[in-house]
Amino acid sequence: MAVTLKDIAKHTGFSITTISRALAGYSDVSPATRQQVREVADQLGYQPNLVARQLQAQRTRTLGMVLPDRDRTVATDFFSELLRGVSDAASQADYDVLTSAQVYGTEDEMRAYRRMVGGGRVDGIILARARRHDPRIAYLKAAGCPFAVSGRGGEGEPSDFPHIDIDNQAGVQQATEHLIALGHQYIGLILPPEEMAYTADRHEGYRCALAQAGLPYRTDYVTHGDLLPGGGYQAAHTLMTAYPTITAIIACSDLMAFGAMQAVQVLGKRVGRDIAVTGFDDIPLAQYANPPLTTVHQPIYEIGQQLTQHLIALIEDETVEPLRAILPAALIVRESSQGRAEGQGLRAE
Amino acid sequence: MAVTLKDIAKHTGFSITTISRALAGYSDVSPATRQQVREVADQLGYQPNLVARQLQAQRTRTLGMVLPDRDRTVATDFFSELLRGVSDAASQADYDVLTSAQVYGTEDEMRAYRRMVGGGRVDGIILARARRHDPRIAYLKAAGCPFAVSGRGGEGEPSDFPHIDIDNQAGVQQATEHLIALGHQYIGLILPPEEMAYTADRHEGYRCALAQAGLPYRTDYVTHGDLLPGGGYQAAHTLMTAYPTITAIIACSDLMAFGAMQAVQVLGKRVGRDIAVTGFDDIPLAQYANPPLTTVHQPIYEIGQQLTQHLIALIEDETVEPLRAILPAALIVRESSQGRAEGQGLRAE
DNA sequence: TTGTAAGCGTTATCAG
DNA sequence: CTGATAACGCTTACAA
Repeated sequence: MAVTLKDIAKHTGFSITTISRALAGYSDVSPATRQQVREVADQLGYQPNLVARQLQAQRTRTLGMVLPDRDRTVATDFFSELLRGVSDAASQADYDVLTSAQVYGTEDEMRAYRRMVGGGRVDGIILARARRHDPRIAYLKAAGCPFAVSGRGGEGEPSDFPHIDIDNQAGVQQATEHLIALGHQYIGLILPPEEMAYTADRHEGYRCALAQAGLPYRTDYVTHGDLLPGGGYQAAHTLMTAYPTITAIIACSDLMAFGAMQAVQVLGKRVGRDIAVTGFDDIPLAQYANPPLTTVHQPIYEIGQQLTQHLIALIEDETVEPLRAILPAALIVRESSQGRAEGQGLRAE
Repeated sequence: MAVTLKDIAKHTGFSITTISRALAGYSDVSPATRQQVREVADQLGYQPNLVARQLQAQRTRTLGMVLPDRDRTVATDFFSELLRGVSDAASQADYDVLTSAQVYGTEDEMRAYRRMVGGGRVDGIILARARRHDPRIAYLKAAGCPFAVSGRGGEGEPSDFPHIDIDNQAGVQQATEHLIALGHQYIGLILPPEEMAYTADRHEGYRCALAQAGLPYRTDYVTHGDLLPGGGYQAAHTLMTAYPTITAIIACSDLMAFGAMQAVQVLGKRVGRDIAVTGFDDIPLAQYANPPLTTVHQPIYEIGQQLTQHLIALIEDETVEPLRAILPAALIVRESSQGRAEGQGLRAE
């Protein structure tokens, strides 16, 4: 069906070998031949068969990325931003990206990786959102497959692999300090699920800020959400009804913050004026929230790009210096945290 | 490096062929042999080389999907929902999904397709968001590559290819009728860019609803946006400052609706009470907007799934009945359109 | 029941 | 400068 080297060979009378070299621009083909071969190739609409090339080169020029699974859809928006970065950087280096859905459960998740890596379909993997004791990382190391991770290992684990993360602790700490500076003393915290690698760091940032301000740390004010709006809604609702003194809520993803803001409204309070809400990620929609969301910025697209560039360098040349980047966190202050409440939960100024 | 059939052959003493057949579960291998081969394969950690299989089978079990390009990031959220649907359905059928960034400009866009299809990397393509006179569709037809499209051809063009779309005209018509029923007479419309295939239909839905209600149609109230929040903001802002009589705005994507709502607020009005706003798509965040967004629902995830299932059927068996699905549109009424204004722009009731 | 041989489309090695 | 030949890892007639 498709035009192959053999077809061009037939049309020109040259051997397949010569065709291959002429097209590759090798110097040891006569200009006349090269010229002719190119013309015929164009005319026939020749397109090299990439699969055959992959087999022969034992390299695929393809990067793998496993999509987060359906139910636990981890921050869709975060993910698609990351994918954009990865995809753009990959295509600039002439690489393709193979995505694979991870179907429910850890067993299947690993199967997706085994298929990609063990099946020789990819030269490297971009791993989104490291978890604690991440089995995927263990596998990739054991398999000797190059990979790069957004996020680092959990507390106490060695992060001895290429990764980019932002300073999670500093991020939440800044958010907390910001709220404290505005006079808030009773601040709820909605953490990501336990198993995420960065959860402990964010928790710590919250604790530090409170301690430094001389405010008490209460476990009751801390809960977990599934990173999605629904989880944020529930967590915030629970928190606020159980502890009416709370005047501020820190949600550890923008999506949860959206849910939290809705909970605030449903409970008859106003975001910003009565209850301050902050998020994490700074997804594109954050600034279009109502009120616009105060949040910790993550350069997601750029992280995807850089991870990819590094990964490709790693694949093509073993000797690159290790990537261990912890980007500074930047709090973007918008209106969801502004406008002081005058309730009993606030400090006098 | 990786374990191949040859390795198992060496370890067991059988020929490569026998190994291959034993592993494939062919009936013409003795149970004992099969048993032994399987054991050794397991023990060695054999994983079939998928690339080699692809080459030999002349099939890749891979579907291609080109991501919308960077600047004109068409409704990120729509896209990632679709990708989820495609990806899940694909992996259930043991297919992979190859994504490719379309770098700037139409030339490069086509290059991405040529690479995937011509290079033999995929067996079929999922096309997101058909455009008018879509060059991609023309190419795929010419190349004889199976494909399935979300959205159909433009007005007057034949939609003689597998596609799923929703009833765009009915969708906007319902939204318009809803607003009219609430008493609105001066309704702004923010359309998608001209080149989108469905733009004309949505425009028509708006016109029909007005006509049926005996309301005048004014071109001035109609404008275009880039489908992103920023575009919605600008369009709404322009519309409202130029025509203060406007009391309702229909945005043709939820993302634009988010922007439009912000414009309303910036102009000192309240969404729902002063100015009604409706969107299109019903992305997951729509219900978490403030106020929750009235919008036309699209089952994006399911569309992705169905397109994929159909495409795979098409690839594996040429004889499937053509897919020409136009799903009914469903308006989801939430608060962004509720709460009647008492301004001069409204009908008495 | 098992093995030999050919082929998928490409590139690399090595003669001529 | 050009052309056989082999190889990448797998499947599948066809023989034995």
